[in-house]
Amino acid sequence: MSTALAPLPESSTAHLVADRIREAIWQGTLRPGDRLVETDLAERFEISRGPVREAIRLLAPEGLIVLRRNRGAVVANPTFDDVLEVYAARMTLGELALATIARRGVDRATFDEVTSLLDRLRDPIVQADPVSMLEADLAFQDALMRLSDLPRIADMLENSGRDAASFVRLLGITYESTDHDALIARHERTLAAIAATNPAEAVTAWQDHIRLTVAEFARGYREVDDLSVDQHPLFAYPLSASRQEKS
Amino acid sequence: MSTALAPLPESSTAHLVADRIREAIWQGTLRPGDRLVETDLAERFEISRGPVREAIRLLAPEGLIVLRRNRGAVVANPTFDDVLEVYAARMTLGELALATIARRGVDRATFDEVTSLLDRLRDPIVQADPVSMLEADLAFQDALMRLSDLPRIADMLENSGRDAASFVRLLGITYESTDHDALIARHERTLAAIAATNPAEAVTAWQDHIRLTVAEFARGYREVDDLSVDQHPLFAYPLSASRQEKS
DNA sequence: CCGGCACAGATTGTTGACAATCTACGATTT
DNA sequence: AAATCGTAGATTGTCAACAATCTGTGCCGG
Repeated sequence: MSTALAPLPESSTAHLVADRIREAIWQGTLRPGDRLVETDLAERFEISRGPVREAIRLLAPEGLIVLRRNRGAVVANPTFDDVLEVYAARMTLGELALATIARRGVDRATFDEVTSLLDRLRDPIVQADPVSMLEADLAFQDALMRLSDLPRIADMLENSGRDAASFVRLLGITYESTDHDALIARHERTLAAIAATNPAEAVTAWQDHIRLTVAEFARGYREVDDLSVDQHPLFAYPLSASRQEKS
Repeated sequence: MSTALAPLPESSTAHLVADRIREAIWQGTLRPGDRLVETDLAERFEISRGPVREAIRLLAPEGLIVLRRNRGAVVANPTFDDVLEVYAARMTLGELALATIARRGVDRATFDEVTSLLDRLRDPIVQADPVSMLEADLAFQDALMRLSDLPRIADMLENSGRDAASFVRLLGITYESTDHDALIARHERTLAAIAATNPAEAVTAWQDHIRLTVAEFARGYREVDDLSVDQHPLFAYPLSASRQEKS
């Protein structure tokens, strides 16, 4: 299996620490505005400040934490507008990636491999835990976008995905109400479009997915009541759908 | 003036070092494949390894250098495809930003401030030095995109801009042949569209700018002879131009 | 002659101590 | 009483030494 072999793990101490911190934020242990004191974290993880410092610098460009010169880092306090912005970027970049994938086509083995990642989303045990569900969903979408052979854009999408997930958690949006079956169905629609090498459909499916996701969050977010995603400037029709023409 | 007051400089030692390294790459002092040894750099800058290490980690996500676990960092060895990918991302994200700007409109003072940044591009002394020209051009485009009030997307654009500039230099593309007047004219066209709050025109102007830029690079890059940018999948018409409708 | 193994040098990863900076609180001045 | 100043504590920024890892070279057995 190409997944089992060769993808050497990216596990430096700093990365491990960064993952832990991200996890803490997703789980609600760390809340917006909380200070990240290098000394404290170093003590807690029983390592020195160096790797902790590196982990913080690793998290900063993700927008998860804010750091100010000589004053340390605090957990970001995002607004719903930040979520919208991240998803807008995610939508556009995803269109580019998916149009490229669908245009070029994917060999069967690789395609099946990505498809199989959806199984985790169907696992009741995974579905029971919002954080696991989030991770499985992101893992699938990352693998999907990697098919584009556009590594930098895939990286940006991966970052934006983590960003989005973190922001949603930080805003206290209740993700539990999500209809898992509908989510999977949307992903399957995108996959079908790719299998049919139909860029237009792939892009449309993706746009719908993003818009539905954002709309769902808007419903789950108490402080936004009058947001109609379809009319929001960043997501308004007609979108960049025309990119896939001339295939 | 809002530019003179309050924008406290982001000058940590690590950032200064990162700038120096970037500059060295732009000037050709550091070439693709060259190793970045922490000890050497620390000696040269007469500081300890800590800040140097941090600078390298700062440069890595820009794609400027590649770092492998326990094996240090080397200057990236990009291909022309990398340039295309970066510009494709830059084009899409720029469309989003510019459509937003043109849709909302910009107050006169801020607009003039950004416009005035074009003056540096007209300075013969700046035009004489490719690196200065590059920096002035990036400074203008960054300021322009910041008008969108989409800080994350502006950040991505800033990074992609530096990326693009670095890659172009690393590929040894001769930037000297650039028609400075034409470049300025393209920027002025975008500005005019914004002033007229015409999103469609702003997006189109931007697309044309990117495509012309890429085409220019393709001409300056010996090893690519049969590239016609207009037909390249990542830049093919029709593009996401439709985004700005329903203004 | 070829593949595996072990060693030495070089380089990165980590650590704890020291220096510089910031925040908060209270004293001083007007 | 309000504002300014100054000090103490906490925290980040920097450093040099140590530990772990990697690369390459030469030896050995086959």
